[in-house]
Amino acid sequence: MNFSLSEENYLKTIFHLEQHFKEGVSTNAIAEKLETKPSSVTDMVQKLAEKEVIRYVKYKGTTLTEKGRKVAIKIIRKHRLWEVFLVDKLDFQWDEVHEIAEQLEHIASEELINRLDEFLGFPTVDPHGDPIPTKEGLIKNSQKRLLSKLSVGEQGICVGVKDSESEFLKFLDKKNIAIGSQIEVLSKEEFDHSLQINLDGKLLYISKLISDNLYIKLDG
Amino acid sequence: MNFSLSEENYLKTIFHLEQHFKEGVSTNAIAEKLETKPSSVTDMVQKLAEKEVIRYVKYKGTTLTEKGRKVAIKIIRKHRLWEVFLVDKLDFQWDEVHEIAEQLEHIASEELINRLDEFLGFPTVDPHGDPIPTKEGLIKNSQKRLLSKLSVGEQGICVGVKDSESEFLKFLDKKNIAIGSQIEVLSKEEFDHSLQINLDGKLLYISKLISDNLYIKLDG
DNA sequence: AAATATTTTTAGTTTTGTCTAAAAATAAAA
DNA sequence: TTTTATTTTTAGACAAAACTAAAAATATTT
Ligand SMILES: [Mn+2]
Ligand SMILES: [Mn+2]
Ligand SMILES: [Mn+2]
Ligand SMILES: [Mn+2]
Repeated sequence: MNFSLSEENYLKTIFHLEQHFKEGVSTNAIAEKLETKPSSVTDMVQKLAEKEVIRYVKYKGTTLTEKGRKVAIKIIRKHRLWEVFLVDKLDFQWDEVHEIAEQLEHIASEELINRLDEFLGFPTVDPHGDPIPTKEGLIKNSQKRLLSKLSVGEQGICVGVKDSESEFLKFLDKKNIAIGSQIEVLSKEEFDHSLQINLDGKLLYISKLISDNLYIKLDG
Repeated sequence: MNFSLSEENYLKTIFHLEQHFKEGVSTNAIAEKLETKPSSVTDMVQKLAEKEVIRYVKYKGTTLTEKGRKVAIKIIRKHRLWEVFLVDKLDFQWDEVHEIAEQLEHIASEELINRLDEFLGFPTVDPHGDPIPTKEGLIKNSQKRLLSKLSVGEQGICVGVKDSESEFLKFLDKKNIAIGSQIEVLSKEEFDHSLQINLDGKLLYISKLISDNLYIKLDG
């Protein structure tokens, strides 16, 4: 079965949102992620339910079927492999690749993506630390964790931010925190959950607001 | 100005067809190349004329404006660079890449294509011997010529076929003519325009039907 | 529980790109 | 130069994917 660019974007979005919804994914949540109107989402989910890639119950939200899950994972695999290509081979920065990968993920060719995978040396994670699904559709649990979730003594490298607001990124620049920075948790303050960390050999204090927005990929 | 996937395919097709039309490109010719109906072509060329990328005179055919030519050349540049990538980096065969490049040519990012160009070592021709337009939009004259147009004594390597019908390709296999074969014209028969050639060191006779369908890239 | 607010769906349009059928223009043949 | 054939355009329809406005269902307050 074939899917349009639009259908693929819906399936991928529903897959991502399912991780944050206990029951079905809400119509409004999909609309917001795709920057479209809820009424458009209703139309589309009805069509996708017809195609049996999602289960849709009026007013109750949607969930992917096994078939839909497989389609979504294939798109995510393509997205992340292309991101690796852009960063590793074409020297793009981690924050420049998303928009382009958003287009490349829709190129249809099994052969292409498997050869790309091989060309890249079968990478297991993308430039943001997210796991790359295998050809068979298996996804390893993400290696990256929020800095705020690390225990004292754990260390790793900074691989991304949760919400990449411009203000926040400027703050990171000022503090010399960048993608690739080595970070070790030295101690935690119980009262306000602030952290004392070792950043590339230098001592630094970090508030909870910050540690809640920084992703760390653990060493090893 | 932005162009849809469909508009881009029309512009590229008109560019290619202009090389074979003295006046404007006919509606039917476009329809045949794009495997669509003439009425659909009329609709589209009227829209493209509005956008001032083509000149269109009712019943007289269409020609690209300078603006349209630039857009077409950019798409062709992308198409051919991606073909080089597929063959040189991902080890595809020359005859397997067209369909995939047909999709990749529509990925929108100047930065991407210029970095890809650099990554590939600024190639000047694609796997079929066709010239790759520069970033500035310049196209070198194609190095490849039909075998039938070569003079006695000229030599080069086989880089492609004009019409890749399965029957013809099978014939080439039987005669050991392949992409990469070294070919030298030894003599021409005036009567039926058949050729005596040196194919990778072996003597071979070739009819006009064959020499009219084989592209040779001259040495040097 | 009733009133109010929010979410979701329906109904009716719009745009893009395609199609079929029929009419009009142009080209070729008689 | 008529007649016939071919090419091209118009008119009207359709499917995909979006939208607005309004109705219906669900959730939250009072
Ligand atoms: Mn996308
Ligand atoms: Mn990513
Ligand atoms: Mn194309
Ligand atoms: Mn080519």
